[in-house]
Amino acid sequence: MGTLHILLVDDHPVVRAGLRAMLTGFEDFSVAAEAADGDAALRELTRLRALGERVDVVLMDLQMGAGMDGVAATAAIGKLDSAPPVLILTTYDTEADILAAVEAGASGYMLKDAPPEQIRQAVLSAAAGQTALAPKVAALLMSRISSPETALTPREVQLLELLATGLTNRAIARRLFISEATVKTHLVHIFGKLGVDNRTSAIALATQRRIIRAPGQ
Amino acid sequence: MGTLHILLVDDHPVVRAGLRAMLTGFEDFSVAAEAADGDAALRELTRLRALGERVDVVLMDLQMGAGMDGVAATAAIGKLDSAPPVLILTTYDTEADILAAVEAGASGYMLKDAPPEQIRQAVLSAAAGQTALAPKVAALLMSRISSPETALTPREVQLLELLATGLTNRAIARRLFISEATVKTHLVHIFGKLGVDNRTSAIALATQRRIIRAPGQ
DNA sequence: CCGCCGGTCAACCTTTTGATTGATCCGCCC
DNA sequence: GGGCGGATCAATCAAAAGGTTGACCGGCGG
Repeated sequence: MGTLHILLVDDHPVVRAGLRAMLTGFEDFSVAAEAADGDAALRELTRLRALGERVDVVLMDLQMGAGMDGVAATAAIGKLDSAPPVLILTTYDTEADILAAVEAGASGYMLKDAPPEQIRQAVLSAAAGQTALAPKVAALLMSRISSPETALTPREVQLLELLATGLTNRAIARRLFISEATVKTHLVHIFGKLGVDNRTSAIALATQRRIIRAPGQ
Repeated sequence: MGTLHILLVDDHPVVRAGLRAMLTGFEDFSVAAEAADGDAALRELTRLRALGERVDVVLMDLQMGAGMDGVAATAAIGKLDSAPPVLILTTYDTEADILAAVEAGASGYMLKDAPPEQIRQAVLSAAAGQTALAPKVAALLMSRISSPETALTPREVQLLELLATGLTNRAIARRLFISEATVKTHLVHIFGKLGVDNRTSAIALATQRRIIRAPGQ
């Protein structure tokens, strides 16, 4: 099927160089362009299209120091006509990260410590329109669907994330454009599912179970 | 002074590839070997020495998925006879990471998002026996020593640790055999020093600054 | 088409947390 | 030996968080 044209999006020059070296080492892989954040990624994508050049897969980091982050960029790319598949390649494997990426329309989720061959396979899968998940990620998703009664909804995970940053109920409400009453309702549900009865315990447990990242990480 | 021989230590193949590509792109830089964790780094170092090959600088990540971490490896390398300088190259710029690295004998601390030229200069400085700090890191250290009045007492740190496990004031009081009133007093002091006004923010900030371990870790 | 679930909101009440003030005790350093 | 800071405790008030009940809406699947 010819050469695969890849767009790299990562804020670390070192990581971009590494990915470029790794990918161009594979046959039929070619790095069409690179971007350091989500905004730049969109610009590159439209620029390449204007030139009539193909982009078969976008390889995207989630954490960006500045500018649009990976989730937002993934969602934005998905809105384009005949959008290329976006394969997430990141360091963290928490539920919150994974759920956000999947909701944004990512077609795969790989971890940076994966062996090169696994990454190569994931890129090929994504280009073929299939889903590619790191084994760890797949396991996590499986455990979620096998015990749905205790699984937190995406909204609840989102609440939990804001909770862990130290926001009050009122602040969370304002951030999400909902009422404080709704925040409390969500928290009661979260506490019930986690088996705790206050916010700090919820944060501790959620961090332990890798539902959310450690505060400030 | 001839070619600089560098030992790369990072658990991510992608990052190692990137660094190798970047470094070998510079004149007089050569990657002598690579290692995925601290144990492997020590093995590589002794192996190269047995072969009579030089290692002028060790480029070390702090976070390792498994095996000996960067701080331990740095300390271990420092114990060798005529040990090469260890330059830390990592993602995080938190107090505790930096202090731990410096205490372990690191001769520099750079961040992965630094431009290649800055990394090159840091490697050269380290090889010349000088200290190289990323601007961000230098700024953080300066701000810390200029404001010692915000330092937490050991007792306060202990409170903070229990706080992060999700205990209520009453539970903390029982755990420490003190009254709830005393717990409240401590918390007021902690909040004041950290510049926050509730326990979840205190946990988030303290975790961020690596004053305490992440909840449940 | 109806039921269920996720998300939203409100009222009400109890408990916990946070802020303030003021006090005692002890060890340490000048 | 007087001062200072850390740790301890108490009383009180205000604010935030937590628990309960009940309600409405929209989408999705049987």
